[in-house]
Amino acid sequence: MIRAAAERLFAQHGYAAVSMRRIAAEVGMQAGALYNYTPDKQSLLFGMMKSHLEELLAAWAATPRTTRPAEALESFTRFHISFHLDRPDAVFIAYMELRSLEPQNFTAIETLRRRYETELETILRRGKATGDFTIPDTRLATMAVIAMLTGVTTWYRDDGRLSRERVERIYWNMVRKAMGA
Amino acid sequence: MIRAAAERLFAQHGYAAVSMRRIAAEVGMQAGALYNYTPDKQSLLFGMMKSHLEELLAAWAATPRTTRPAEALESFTRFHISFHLDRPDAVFIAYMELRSLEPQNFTAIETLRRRYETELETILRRGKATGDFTIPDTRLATMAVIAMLTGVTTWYRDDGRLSRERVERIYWNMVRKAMGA
DNA sequence: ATGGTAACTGAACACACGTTCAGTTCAATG
DNA sequence: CATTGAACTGAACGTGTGTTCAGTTACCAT
Repeated sequence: MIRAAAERLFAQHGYAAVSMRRIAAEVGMQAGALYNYTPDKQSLLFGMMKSHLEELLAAWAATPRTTRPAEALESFTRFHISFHLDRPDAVFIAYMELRSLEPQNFTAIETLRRRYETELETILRRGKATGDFTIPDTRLATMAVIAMLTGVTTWYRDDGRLSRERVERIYWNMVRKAMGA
Repeated sequence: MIRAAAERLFAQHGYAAVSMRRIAAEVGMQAGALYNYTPDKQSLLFGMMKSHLEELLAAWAATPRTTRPAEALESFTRFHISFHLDRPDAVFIAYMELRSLEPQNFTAIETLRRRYETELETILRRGKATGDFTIPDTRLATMAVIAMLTGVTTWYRDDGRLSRERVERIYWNMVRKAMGA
């Protein structure tokens, strides 16, 4: 409840621009009452980012594995778009508020984010090894695909011109071609 | 001088998290003296974002036109990467601090940003018309390419593993393939 | 030397910040 | 009905915020 309200506000105005009083007002309390739920403001941010990334990793881990590289990449592409479109606020915060994290919290989040990137990187490396993908630099391809896919959250609207399925399909085609598969 | 300092600080900590006193300290003044150079904090942000986008549009306008769609796209790809890598702070701010802009300032910046996107969209539309590109949805392809290219700024380091030329070449190849050219 | 002016200081303004805490409320338990 | 305890209020804490402005400084043209 509180976390959900904070997430909405952080995504909209940014962590630094949202006061504890504003969050409290959003859930109909006084600011002091929030401290029954969180030790401080920073923990509120860290908690939501950590949960988001852990859910991301768990959801991907629960996605069926496939052997063929192209299938794995399609699976990842569709998973990434779908998961991120369901959580636009959390995604926004996870990518934008890294600099609002205190050093040790930042490190923890970076580790999780890196772990997720490695999932894609592994798929690409295998596909490169089997000759399914034509990519001169695996790490660079990883970053390119993630940036491209995450970008969907900046413009996609549920009531927009294109359905999710159509967006997923078109992006998968672009990713596939870009990786030379 | 002041704008440069503010740009650095905004990029690093975010607009809301940087105080006028902090900016003043960075340039060796008291906070009050800043108001000889800017009417207020918001103008400082708006000014740097506007300048950045105007320079972006001007620089692209000054780039030689080419007739063949694939050449135009290569030109845009390399231009975008090169221009953005030269101004990592300005890029970061232009993409991250949109929400810190007051409504009318936001509108002005969005207009400029949209104008730049249209440059790419035009290239893609022409290439699609001539059959040089195979893209089911032009607008979506535009967003995908911009997201992918801008993503470079999040990981590229001048002293890193890959030279700019190599990064540009690899990205151009991915973009080309993704557009079916 | 003198007057003018642009740059800057340092203090102040009203307000907002994150956080703490003594006290109040109120539903559940005995 | 009395007691407990969690949830919450409302005020306060020290500090920081953007912005203003009467003064001081330092330099430049006369």
